[in-house]
Amino acid sequence: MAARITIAEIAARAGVSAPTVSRVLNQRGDVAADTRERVEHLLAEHGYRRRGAPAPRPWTLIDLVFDDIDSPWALEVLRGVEDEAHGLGAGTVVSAVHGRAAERRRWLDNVRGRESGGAVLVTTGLDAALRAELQELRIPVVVVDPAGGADLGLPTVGATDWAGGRAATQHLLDLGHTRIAHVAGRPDLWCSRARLDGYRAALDAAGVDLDRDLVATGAFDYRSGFEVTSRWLADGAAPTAVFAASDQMALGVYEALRQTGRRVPDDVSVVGFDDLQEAQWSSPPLTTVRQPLDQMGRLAVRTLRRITDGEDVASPRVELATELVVRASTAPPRTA
Amino acid sequence: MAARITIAEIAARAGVSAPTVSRVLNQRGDVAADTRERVEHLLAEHGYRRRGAPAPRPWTLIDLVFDDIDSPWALEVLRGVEDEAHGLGAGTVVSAVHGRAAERRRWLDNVRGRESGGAVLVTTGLDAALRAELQELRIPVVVVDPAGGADLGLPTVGATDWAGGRAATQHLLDLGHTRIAHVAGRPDLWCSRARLDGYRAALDAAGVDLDRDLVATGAFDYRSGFEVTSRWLADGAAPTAVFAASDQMALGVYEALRQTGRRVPDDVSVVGFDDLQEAQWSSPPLTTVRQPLDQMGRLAVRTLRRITDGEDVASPRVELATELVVRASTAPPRTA
DNA sequence: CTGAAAGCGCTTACAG
DNA sequence: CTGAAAGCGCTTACAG
Repeated sequence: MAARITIAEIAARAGVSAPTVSRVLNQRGDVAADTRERVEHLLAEHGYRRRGAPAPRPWTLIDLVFDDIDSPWALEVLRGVEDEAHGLGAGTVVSAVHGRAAERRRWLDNVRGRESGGAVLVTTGLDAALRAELQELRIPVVVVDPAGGADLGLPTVGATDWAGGRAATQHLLDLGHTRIAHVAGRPDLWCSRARLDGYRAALDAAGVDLDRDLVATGAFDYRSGFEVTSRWLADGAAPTAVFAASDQMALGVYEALRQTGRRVPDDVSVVGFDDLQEAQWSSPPLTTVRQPLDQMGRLAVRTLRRITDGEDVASPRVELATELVVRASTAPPRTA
Repeated sequence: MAARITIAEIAARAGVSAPTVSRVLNQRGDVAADTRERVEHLLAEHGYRRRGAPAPRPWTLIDLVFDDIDSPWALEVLRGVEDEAHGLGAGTVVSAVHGRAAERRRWLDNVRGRESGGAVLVTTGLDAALRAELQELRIPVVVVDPAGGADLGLPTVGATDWAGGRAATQHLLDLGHTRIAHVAGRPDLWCSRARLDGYRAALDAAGVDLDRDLVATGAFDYRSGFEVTSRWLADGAAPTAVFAASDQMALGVYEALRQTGRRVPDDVSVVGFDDLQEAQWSSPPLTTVRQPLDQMGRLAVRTLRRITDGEDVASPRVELATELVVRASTAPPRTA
């Protein structure tokens, strides 16, 4: 291995004495700003490390960052990330930044105080500022199912949302439904748009006209699924099937139907999206589009590892396949 | 602060020269076994640190260890732990050891390669061997809702399981039920026994005879709730209410009732235990006994912190209060 | 704000 | 397997 660079060598390059470099290293105040900057730059450039300090063991830890840990969604990603990292001998540091700048800063401060082999971001609040700060920390970053929008040039892992939306809708069409409602997800996320477009594409291909009254926007959560469906029922929109863009919204749909005395799937069929564990545990078990969240987490970790190893990460965005999982919440419409 | 102990001082105490101590420190082979042992002991005793190495920042990280991350249960604990630790400036390293010795060893190896401010264990596989290894690492340990059994002398955080079991049963009695079944939890965990005893105590106090056919043992998971209930219904046991020792089992109860055409709560009332988020999202929303899992996680972190700060941890076991949360899955029995 | 000199802590190369 | 001596890397105390 290359001999470690010493303070004396840095001093020579910077045209100062060794004590001056030492002062910069030890954060003493009595150094001219421009001298300090020059020295710090050289220190960073040559990867200076104090003599006693052992070279930091790489990949002792990786970071997994969520906006919030309150969704079962997060659990599935965590399980994949933890297991893959564990297999590589790394621990997984989990953080929730709640989309707040102060929390984000606190996380960054924490990372600075230790080593991190890389960060898997599962956050919709990814902007250029955060990107710059991460770059400064020099740790690899991979994004799981991001808001998209601005292409930040980071490797991302997603799922085939459009194909999933199409498959869910096609399943309902195949059962004989034509009045198929859609509860879309948060409009600021690309994945919502892709699922909606898949829904439309399936209807188009089947020659079924889109009824705009049967498309409403939710926020991916239980409450919005409940509210949107309650409104439809109150307005007499009467869909025979509902495709919700998340399992949690689908469970809200269930409850709205139950409260009005309707049965799933006898009166209305319901399809979700995600295949959280909740989908198996609902009554009836939910037909849904499986998004391999754990696999997405695993792939994100492997990608971090490949970046660390200096391999080329071929594609900036990888989409893992979604898959329709048919359970007991879908059936032919009553009138068929 | 006390001046750092030097190699020279250790050497003097050990009756050897400084170079010998240096050799021990750098893992060189050419040191007599007894000399090495004597020196290593002194090194550890005086907390020797190399000159360059900055004193490790305490509380940069804490550890949270599960058997498995697959339960929503884990998510609630994680949320509390992460938030409390984050507030104290610490990151949370999450590990799943799957009850396997090899995974446990891997985790311990990982901890050895970094600093840890302490470990919160949410594991049923806590034995004397693990206890000894943790002691060697010299990090504080707190256990959340442990299997109990052997008292390992570690601070633990639990919930008032007995009171919770009693409250759930009393609620059903108050509604007029007398044929109240109980799906108990894993018999190897004390919390299961406590909930069962609470159930019995409530029946006793109300003068209702316990029907042994209406008590069955589950494994806390969805499947066992489903199976136990299906068996009851097939056997004609016909309870008018079921108290399940976990929310996940309660959801299994729901499904068994649905598959036999019974409605909750019209035909059978159901009460769970935990108050996972799933309890709010089920149809109908589940009446359950809230166990403040997030608060238990928070308290565990604060306890670690107090141990670190040298404060006395007064009680070896703290139980946080459970609370009955009445939703829509309970109603008076039909015949009442 | 900076450097020459002294000195501390640790390691290395050599000798036995 | 161990130590006396030399020397390296870094910091400290002083001077300007």
